[in-house]
Amino acid sequence: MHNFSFNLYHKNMIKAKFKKHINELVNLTDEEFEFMFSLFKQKSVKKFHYIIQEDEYVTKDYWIVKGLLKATYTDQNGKNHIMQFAMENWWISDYQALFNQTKSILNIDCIEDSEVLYITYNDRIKICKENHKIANFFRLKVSYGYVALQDRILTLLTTNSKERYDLLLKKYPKLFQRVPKSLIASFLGVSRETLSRF
Amino acid sequence: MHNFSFNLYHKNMIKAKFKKHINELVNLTDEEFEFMFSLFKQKSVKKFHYIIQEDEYVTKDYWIVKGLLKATYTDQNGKNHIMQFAMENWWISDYQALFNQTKSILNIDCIEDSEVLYITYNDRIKICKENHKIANFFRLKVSYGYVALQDRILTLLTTNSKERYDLLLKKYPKLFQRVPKSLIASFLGVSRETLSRF
DNA sequence: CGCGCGATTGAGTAATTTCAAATCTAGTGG
DNA sequence: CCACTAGATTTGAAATTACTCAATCGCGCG
Repeated sequence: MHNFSFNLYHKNMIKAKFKKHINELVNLTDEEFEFMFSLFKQKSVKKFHYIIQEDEYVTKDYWIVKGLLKATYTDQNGKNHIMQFAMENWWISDYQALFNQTKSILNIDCIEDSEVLYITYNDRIKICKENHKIANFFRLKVSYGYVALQDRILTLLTTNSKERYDLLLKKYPKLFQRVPKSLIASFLGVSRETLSRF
Repeated sequence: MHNFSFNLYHKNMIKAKFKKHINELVNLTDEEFEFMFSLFKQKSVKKFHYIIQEDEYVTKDYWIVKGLLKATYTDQNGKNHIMQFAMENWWISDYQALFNQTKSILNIDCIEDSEVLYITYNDRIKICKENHKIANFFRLKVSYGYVALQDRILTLLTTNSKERYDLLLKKYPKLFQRVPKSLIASFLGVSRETLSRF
C-alpha cells in the first residue's frame, strides 16, 4: 500500500512534467492532454540496456523523463559513432526506421539508469489524425529535429575538431559531467586521443 | 497567340510532371490536385540569380521543374559551404528559416537557368489543414529530408574525404556532369585541391 | 591570339590518426 | 584503511591525411 501510493505520487510527477513539456509548444485542454497521456507507457531502463537495437523494427518514440541515452551507429570497421545524445525532456528513437517502417541502423542504449515514456508509432499517427494540436506538436518536433541536424552538418563542414569541442562544451556544459570523454569524441567525430589534447 | 498556346502547352507539361511527383507518395483525386496546384506559382530563374538570400525572411517552399540550384552557408571567414544541391523534382528552401519564421542563414541560387514552382508557407499550412492527404505528403517530405540529413552526418562521421567523394559519385553520377568540381568539394567538406587529387 | 576560369600539380605545413605505453581513478575485497 | 584491478584518460612519437599557397595547365570564346 505504501509502495502503491509512492508509485502514484511518482506517476503524477511525471505526468506534470510531461504536461509542461507539451504546453511549451501547444496548448492542450486538460481533456486533450489526458487523452494524449493515456497512450504513453512508462518504462525504467538500466544503464547499458538497450531500447532499440540494430536490425530490428522500430515501433516506438521515446520521451526521456530522467536519465541519459545515446543513439549510435556502428560502421563497417566496427567503430561506433554517436548520432545523438538524449537527456531529460528530449525525444529519441531511430526516426529513419520509425518513419519508414524499416529496420533500425542505430543502437540506442542508456548511459545512466533512465526512465522514459513511450508511444507506439501507430498510436502517434492515431492521435495526430484525431487532434490537430497534437499533430502540430509533433510537426514542430520534427522541424526542430531537422534544424538541429542541419546545424550539426554546418558545424561539421565549417569547423575543426577543437572548435567543435568548444561549441559543444558551450552549448551543453552539463553533458561533459555526465558522459565519458570518449563518447564526446565519438559524437564530434574525433579520436579520443586528439580530444584529450584539447 | 502562338506564344500563348506554347505557354499553355508548357504549363500543362509542368502540371503533369508535378502531379506525377505528388502521386508517387499520395493519391490525390483530380479535384484535390487541382486545388493544390492552384496555390503554386511558376517562376523562371536565371543562372547566378538568387531565390533566397541570407538575412531575409523566407516565405516560400520551392519545387524544381527544371534546372539546378544550391543552398550555401557562408562562414565567418567568408568561405562557402554547400548545404544542399537540388535538381529536377527536388524541393528546396531554407527550412530552418521557413519553419521557424526567422531570417535565412543560407543563400540559395541557380547553378543553371531553372524553372521552379513555389508555394507560400501560409498556403502550405492552409492546404495541410484542409486536406489530410496533402498534409501527409509534406509530412513524408520532411521525414525524408530528416533521414537524408542524418545519413549525411553519418557519412561525415564515418568516412574520409575520398570515401565521401566515391559515395557521392556513385549516388549522383549526373551531378558531376552538371556542377564544377569546386562545388562538389564544398559540399563534401574538402578543399578543391584535395578533391582534384582523387 | 590571348584572356579568363576552372582544374591540376607541387611542395611545405598543419591537423589528426594510430599504436603503444604510462597514468589516473573509482570501486572492490581483504 | 589499503592494495588491487579494470576502465578511462593522457601522453609520446611516427605515420597519414588534408590544407594552403603558388605555379601551371587546358580549354572555350571573343
